[in-house]
Amino acid sequence: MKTRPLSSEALDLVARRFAVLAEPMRLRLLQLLFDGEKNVNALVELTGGTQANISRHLQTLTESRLLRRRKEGLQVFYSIADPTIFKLCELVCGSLEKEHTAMAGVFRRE
Amino acid sequence: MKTRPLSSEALDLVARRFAVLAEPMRLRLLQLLFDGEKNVNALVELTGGTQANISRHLQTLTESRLLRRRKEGLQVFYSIADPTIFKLCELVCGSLEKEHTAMAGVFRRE
DNA sequence: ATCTTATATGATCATATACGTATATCATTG
DNA sequence: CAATGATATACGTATATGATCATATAAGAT
Repeated sequence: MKTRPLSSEALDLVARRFAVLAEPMRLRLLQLLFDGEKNVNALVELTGGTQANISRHLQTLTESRLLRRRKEGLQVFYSIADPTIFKLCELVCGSLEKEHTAMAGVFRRE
Repeated sequence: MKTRPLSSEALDLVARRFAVLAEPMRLRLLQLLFDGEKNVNALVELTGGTQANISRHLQTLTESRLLRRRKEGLQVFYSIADPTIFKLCELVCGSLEKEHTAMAGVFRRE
């Protein structure tokens, strides 16, 4: 895998994408949307967050094109727009899990 | 892919991992280490950053177990410890690239 | 037009963190 | 035991961003 170095602008974009994913509440929202679209109110209730806060996070996720927005009457429905987040989260979770078991083994005596 | 919801603590860990990756300079360092281990001074020169700043970023990356630290005399060599970053960066870059070309196409007339 | 409901936004405050300067630690050499 | 060289850390400052409260917008109902 011989990749030429990314430009400074490209690195900024990649960093920005990671930053969007670096909030537990946003990860929670993404996870809740894994099994299909939901409206804001549903997400507010499922997360227990305030309406204002959830709305802002949804905005952040939509601006970065991870979510899609669909307006229907009074309600707004959000859904996953970028399927790579599935793999992304899977990768990170797998890596962390591995680390965790490895850490646990450090002090184990046999 | 039926995944049960992650616990709040797990979400914090995942968010933390993403946060570590959310800095352009750290991404730059990771990228420079893609083709093998380097010592701090080399990384300082290659990035043009200050020694203090690079050292701190390397610490952050090592604490999160993305890098491995090897001390040899006066020098300290860092190298990639978690191979999932390759795929992680690949995924994000691919997704962003796709978006970019899609965005470019929005205003294209044929 | 007024009222209600669902969602978005402005203002503010608190917290986190990146950066630079200066200094400390640690290993090597004389 | 200095003195030197490579790396790490303490501290201050500037900036970014998350949470909350209050309010605004927008769409539908009366």
